[in-house]
Amino acid sequence: MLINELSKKSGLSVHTIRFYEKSGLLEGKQDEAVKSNNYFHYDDVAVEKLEFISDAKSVGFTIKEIGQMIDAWYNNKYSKSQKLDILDEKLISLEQKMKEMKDMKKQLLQFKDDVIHDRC
Amino acid sequence: MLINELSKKSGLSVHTIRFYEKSGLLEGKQDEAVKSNNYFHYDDVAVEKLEFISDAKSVGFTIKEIGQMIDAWYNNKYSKSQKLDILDEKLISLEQKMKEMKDMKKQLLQFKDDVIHDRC
DNA sequence: CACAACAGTAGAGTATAGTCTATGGTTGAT
DNA sequence: ATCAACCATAGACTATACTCTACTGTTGTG
Repeated sequence: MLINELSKKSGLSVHTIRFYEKSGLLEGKQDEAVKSNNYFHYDDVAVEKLEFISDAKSVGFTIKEIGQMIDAWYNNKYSKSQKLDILDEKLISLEQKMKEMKDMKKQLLQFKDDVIHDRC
Repeated sequence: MLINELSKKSGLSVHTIRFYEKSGLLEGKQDEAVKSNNYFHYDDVAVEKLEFISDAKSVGFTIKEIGQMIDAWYNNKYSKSQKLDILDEKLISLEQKMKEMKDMKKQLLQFKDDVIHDRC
C-alpha cells in the first residue's frame, strides 16, 4: 500500500508517518521495477508498527526508546541477548512507572478525601 | 527560605523552580518589611508542591494538568465540586494510563517470548 | 569596604515531537 | 489533454518543558 492508505489504516497523518520514518521507526520500500516514480510501499507490518508506536507513546516512551524496542523485535540489528536486554530494560522502566502511578493514584485519592472533609 | 534553599530541599534547579513559578505552579512571598530587596520567600508547602510536581510529571501529567491539580488542592480558586471534578478527571486518566501500561507490559513480554523462541 | 555568593528579570537557546507550507513531479479518471 | 488527487523532499513553524546567558542589584563575611 502507499502512504495514504497506511495513514488511513493507522489513523496517523501522512506527515506523522513521514516523521516516524525519518526517525527510523519504519521503512517503506520502493518498487525497483517502476522507474517513473519514487513512491514508497508499505505492508501490514507497517500498520502493526504504527499501532505499537501509538501505544508505546501513550505510555510515555520516547521515539528513541520506541526505536530501540522496534529494533529489538522487528529488525536484526541486535543479537538475541542484546534484544532481551533492551526489552528487559523497558519492562523495568514500565514497572517503575506503574508503581509511580499507583502512588500518584493514592495521592489524588488523598487530595479528594481532603477536599471532601474540608482539610484544604 | 530563599530560592537557593528551596532548590536544595527539592532537588530541582533554581531555573526550573522559577520556570514552575512563572507557570503558576507555586508562589513565593515577598517580605513587606524589607524594602532593600525583592527576594521571594518560600515555606515547606513549596517543597511539598515541588515534590508533587516531580511525581506528577514522571507519570506523564503536563504542567497545565499539574497546575489544575494544585489549584484543586492547595488553592481556593475552585468550588468544592469543581475541585472534585478535576481530581476525578485526573484519576480517570491515570487509570486509563495504568490499563495501557498493563497492555504494553503484555506486549513486551510477548516480544521477549518471540525473541526467545526465534519467532522474529 | 571589597568581593564572592546570592537575588531578580528578561530573553535566547535546546530537545522532543510533531505539524504545516512550498514546490514540483506522477497517476488515473474523464 | 487536463485536472484533481496523489507522491516526494526540504525546510519553516508550533508547543511543551526546560536550561542557560546576560545583566544588574543585595547580602554577608574577612
